[in-house]
Amino acid sequence: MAQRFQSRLGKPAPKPLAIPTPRMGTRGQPEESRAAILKAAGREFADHGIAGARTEVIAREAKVNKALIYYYFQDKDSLYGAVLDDAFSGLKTQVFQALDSDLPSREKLTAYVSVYFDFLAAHPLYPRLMQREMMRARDGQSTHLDKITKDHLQPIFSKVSGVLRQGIAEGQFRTVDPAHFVPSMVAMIVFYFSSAPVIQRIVRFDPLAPERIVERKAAVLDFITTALFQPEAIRMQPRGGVQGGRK
Amino acid sequence: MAQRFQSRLGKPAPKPLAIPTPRMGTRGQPEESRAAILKAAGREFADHGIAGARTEVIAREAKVNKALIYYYFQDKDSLYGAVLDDAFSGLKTQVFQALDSDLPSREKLTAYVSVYFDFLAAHPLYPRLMQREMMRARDGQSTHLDKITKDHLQPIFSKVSGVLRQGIAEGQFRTVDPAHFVPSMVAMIVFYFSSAPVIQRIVRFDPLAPERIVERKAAVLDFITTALFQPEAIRMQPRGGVQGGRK
DNA sequence: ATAATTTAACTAACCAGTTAATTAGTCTCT
DNA sequence: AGAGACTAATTAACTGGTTAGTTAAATTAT
Repeated sequence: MAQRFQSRLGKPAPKPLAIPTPRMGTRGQPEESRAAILKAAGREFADHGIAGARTEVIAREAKVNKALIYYYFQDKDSLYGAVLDDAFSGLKTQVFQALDSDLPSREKLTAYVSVYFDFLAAHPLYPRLMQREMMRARDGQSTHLDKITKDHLQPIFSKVSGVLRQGIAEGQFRTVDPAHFVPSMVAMIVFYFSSAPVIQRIVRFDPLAPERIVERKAAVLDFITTALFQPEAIRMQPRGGVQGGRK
Repeated sequence: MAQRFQSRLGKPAPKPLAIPTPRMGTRGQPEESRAAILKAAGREFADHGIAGARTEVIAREAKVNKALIYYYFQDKDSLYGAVLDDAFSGLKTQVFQALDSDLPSREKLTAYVSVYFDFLAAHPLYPRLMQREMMRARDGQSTHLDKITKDHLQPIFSKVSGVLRQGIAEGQFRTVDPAHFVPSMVAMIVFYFSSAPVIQRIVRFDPLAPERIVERKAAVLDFITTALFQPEAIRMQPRGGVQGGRK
């Protein structure tokens, strides 16, 4: 029963770093197989969600035997976890580069949006994957969501909030509540990609065509900066103004 | 095999209109049972998606025998279709009231956003349901998505686009591309609700608490109007300007 | 009696996960 | 340099639990 146990659990996330020694006592390409599984799984999970995904389809797509999935990953759920971690940690890395730069508030904010956008544009699977996971809930389930939030989303949110608060303090930004403004920005960035299927049916073009993506990015940046940046004229009003919106 | 066929297919969406005659030759509450199933199904599908939903759970939740689901609906998939149609047609009805009013451009636009927002706030299940369905794709699958788009989303989009174009022509709105601006508005409205699970973990409060929802609505309206409405000063520039966004 | 509504119990398919065997590299030892 | 020993990588075939969907009988208002 627990015969292969060590060989399965004994795989502490093989480093994708350069491997000079072609590995001892082995056939084929272990790293390649693992990567192929992860990639195919990403596609399948993005398309059908965790419950709808079929391990057999993943295996077929990865050109690998189904059992190999269980050789590299405990089970379907932890494979899903691995895919998610891949996606979100990539996002965090990218976005942090923008947020840790020493640009002034306005530029840092647009850099954040730009990098976030480009990351999703470069990884067409991720938006749907992310949106799927963001909806998971009912009470306090989903270990994955807990982990992702703690490891990636919470840190990103903190930094972006910081940028917003600073920009507001400097009089560069209008007075907005980060708890609402950050989700709004993310919404515009993510929604277009995750909802591409509907958008495609409504407008006549392919929303993911390169030229449309360029358009979209410009539209998002325009939207956000127009809504956030303080018009030059009014700059430097004493803080304390309440956020707009008719009651 | 196709024995119950007529009784199942012979249910052409029983009108929820007043039924004076308590129906002949029957026990219990047919309409109530059907409604209970639909409601429970909505919850289950919103939580777990079509593949993750369990018919047995739906039956239990609706306090009904599982077979009754198949008495009222062909199968799981068409039950899902019924739930979706319910949700989207409700949205369309509400939103059309705003869009068909004879308010001026600015007020019509804010009325649209307001009604859309209120509808989602009043039906906590729908945002996740909608978002789920909007992501469904891979090629041209999903009969549901085709139907929903054609019956509900496309018409809504056309009207909102019209309002935008009119407002732009009048010099009331900045020059924006409806194909991007409409999705952006929808994004901000829907995303907050559909992503409530994550938001809850990131900020400390419950994003669906009534006072937060009021806040959110104000923030969304502020965001959109600030980004869209032409500042009073500049009004009435000859059309032809290209949409903003630094290249 | 008749027909609409409801149910307990069943079935057939599907699918995540397992098993035991197989293949092919590398590492001695001679 | 070649015969085995050893081990990592891979697979075909199976298993058992789950679950969508069925059936035939029961219930009850008219």
